[in-house]
Amino acid sequence: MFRDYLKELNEAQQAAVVNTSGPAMVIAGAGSGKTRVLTYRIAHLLQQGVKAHRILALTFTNKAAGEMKERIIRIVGPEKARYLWMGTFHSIFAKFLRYDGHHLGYKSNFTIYDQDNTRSLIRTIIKELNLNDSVYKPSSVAGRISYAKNNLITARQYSSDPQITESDKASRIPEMAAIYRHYAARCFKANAMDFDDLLMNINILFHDFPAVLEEYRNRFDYILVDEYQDTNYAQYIIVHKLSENHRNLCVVGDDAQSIYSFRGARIENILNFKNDYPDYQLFKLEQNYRSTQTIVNAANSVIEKNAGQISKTIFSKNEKGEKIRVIQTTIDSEEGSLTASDILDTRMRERLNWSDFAILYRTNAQSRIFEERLRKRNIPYKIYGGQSFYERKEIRDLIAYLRLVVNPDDEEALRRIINYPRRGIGDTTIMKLMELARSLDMSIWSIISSQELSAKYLAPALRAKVSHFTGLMLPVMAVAETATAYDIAFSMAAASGILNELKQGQVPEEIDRLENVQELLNGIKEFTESAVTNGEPADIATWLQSVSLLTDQDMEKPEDRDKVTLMTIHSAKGLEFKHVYIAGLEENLFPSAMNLFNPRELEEERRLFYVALTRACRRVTLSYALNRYKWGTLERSSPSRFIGEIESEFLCYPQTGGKPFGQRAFYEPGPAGIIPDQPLTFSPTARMTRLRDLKAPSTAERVNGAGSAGNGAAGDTAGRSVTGHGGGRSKGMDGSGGAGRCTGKGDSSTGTGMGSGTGMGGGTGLGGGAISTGTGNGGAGTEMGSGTGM
DNA sequence: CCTATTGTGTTTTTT
DNA sequence: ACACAATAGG
Ligand SMILES: Nc1ncnc2c1ncn2[C@@H]1O[C@H](COP(=O)(O)OP(=O)(O)OP(=O)(O)O)[C@@H](O)[C@H]1O
Repeated sequence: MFRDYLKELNEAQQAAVVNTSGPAMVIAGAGSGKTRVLTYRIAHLLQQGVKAHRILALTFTNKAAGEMKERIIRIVGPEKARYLWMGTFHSIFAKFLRYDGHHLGYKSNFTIYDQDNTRSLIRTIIKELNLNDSVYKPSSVAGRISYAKNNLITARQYSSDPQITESDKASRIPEMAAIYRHYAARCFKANAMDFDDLLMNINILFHDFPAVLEEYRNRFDYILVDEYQDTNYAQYIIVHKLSENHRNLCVVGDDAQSIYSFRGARIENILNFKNDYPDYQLFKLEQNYRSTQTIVNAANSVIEKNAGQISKTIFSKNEKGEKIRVIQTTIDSEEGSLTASDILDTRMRERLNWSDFAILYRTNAQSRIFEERLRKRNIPYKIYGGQSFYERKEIRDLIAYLRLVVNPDDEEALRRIINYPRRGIGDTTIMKLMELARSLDMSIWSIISSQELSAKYLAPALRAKVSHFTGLMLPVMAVAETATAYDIAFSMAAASGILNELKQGQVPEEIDRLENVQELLNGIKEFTESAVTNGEPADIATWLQSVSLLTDQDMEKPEDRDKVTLMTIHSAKGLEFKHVYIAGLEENLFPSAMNLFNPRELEEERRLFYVALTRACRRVTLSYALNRYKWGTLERSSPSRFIGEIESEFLCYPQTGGKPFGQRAFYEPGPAGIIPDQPLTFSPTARMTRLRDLKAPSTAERVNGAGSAGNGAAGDTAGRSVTGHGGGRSKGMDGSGGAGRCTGKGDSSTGTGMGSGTGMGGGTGLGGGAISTGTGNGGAGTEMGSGTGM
């Protein structure tokens, strides 16, 4: 039973794990085991006899929390770990607010508005205030409100702060404060909180109700925060208030990986720690166990370009490994094809799992091409981000019904489904109802569900339609608290007419929708059953709560385990993969055009690149396309400056035989700048260029093989992806080995490589040729590539 | 009130 | 390219 878990840590890590009392900060580069330290520290606390429910650990995703908990269980066993408080800030504090939100006037059944709800509410408010929505763009208004909330500025404070109102005036958005006030009031009346409210309201609660704060303070003896560099001001205050008595606060982070400033994250939270806790212990971890030396050193050479870093050493004792490959393609679809075939080849050659591969990109929009190309080759993949299951129309519709059942004042939900399926209650009517509700200071539901009020205010025809609607809702609402989630969901799906409506569907996509709804119902059924067996609450409100705070990664299905991962770099934070492809390394895409002109934002893009590079254990492949479809039109692009920021000794250019692409290789603005996507699509037989044929020169001198702690066990990473739940996240922290073995088969040898060169270098720059010939056979591109380079 | 059409913005990143 | 919102016409 007893496991000497301390042996699985290096000295610096051990120190950070065993010195559990007082304020502590672990600040260290990527892959140095920060998350591992946090995990073991919690295990250690439990082993020392601290009760699980006295420990609060805040992570970035719920999935990360789940994995951490599993690893803790493997060390200390399930009993001791059972009642740990672990989760995201949002999910933990939403739970607190269910209990104590009433102090602020919220009912415990409050709804959590997601981004869509928020945006649509803001849109209606803008309309109601007769403002021009091209001046007050809903998305930027939402951004501004969110920013305010993250900095604990309430609507009232916002309105009365001269500095803010002046600056809004100067930016020609003087009504911003009014929108914020209306928005806040409407959310409150709807008994709803948006994501940012969850944090801000906790702060208000703690500020205005000292007794409540005291209660929560006394509830935990140890507080731990992962990914501290990406916490915002609101989160910072919460954490500090909660730990004020015992001061057992441990935060873990890396300033070089702070990539969420757009949602309020503040690196200052790290920098200020020493001022807040002058007596704090600082732990630095310097050995990277994840990646090859090449990758670690390359990443270091990039991040050095940022000014004002906390200085850190980070080295790897793993093998030197392959160089980072730079791949140039003519067009985005070719980038997809090359990546797909390279994954295929590499997987065979190194006998890996699909889950050992990840394709990372800057924007979700880039995923499409990869999807297409991977599908064409029958490579299983999973996509995170973008539209998730819960964001599909039919799913949102049913969920809106359920939300209304739980919280009849949820105006956004009501508005969505009062006329779906069609009940003859059109937009104008809904508008009128909203106005009426506003003038009576009541929710729409409370009007239409009251005999008296609807008799008084509604025309008879409308009354009939509306009472049909209330008639189907009321019976379900009546049992909302007693019936199980599944019973509610199923009867709602039936009573609402959604099932019937979808059953009418003939087109394949309509049939898909029905299947999706059924899948949702199945999901709710599973939730219900497992809750019942575990003696946990199985009601619909609980289900809704958990579902509204899910992140993409939280809802991975078991069958997704062994698949190639496609995700944005942002969502890849904290994960690791043996092979990482970073795509779309083009100016204006990565770094994003929006962040080019501001040095601070450019530095954040660079950090993002650093995060991307350091996700890889064995090998990184960078790629870019000289032409890319953007909003339907083909646009030229040039390679990202970030490629050049990697120390050149770590790069290789397999397509040219080793030399960087010369200027000439880039696309010259030829006459007919259009190259049809056709060739790649229609000539699968054409010999595609394969990166395989272009292998990197071997740098694998096999430096003292297995990294130090080798611990044998290597298995971890590999093993996990097969059995573990982790899906994409093959981060291995459990057993020993861990990534230790990112060794790549030394023999990269074969290097057939490179060869052939012609490709780029030589020719008239591929661009030209391929493109102008275009039509005929876009083959040109391919063809030319074929034997030779490119 | 519903449907078909036009028009618009969307793509930076997410709890 | 595409989805979705605003508009017009039935
Ligand atoms: N002492 C160790 N011995 C063996 N493997 C280790 C050790 N410490 C960490 N690792 C492994 O190194 C990898 C990175 O660890 P971890 O994810 O904890 O690092 P991190 O600092 O949180 O990384 P990031 O900042 O990139 O999220 C994991 O695969 C982990 O299992």
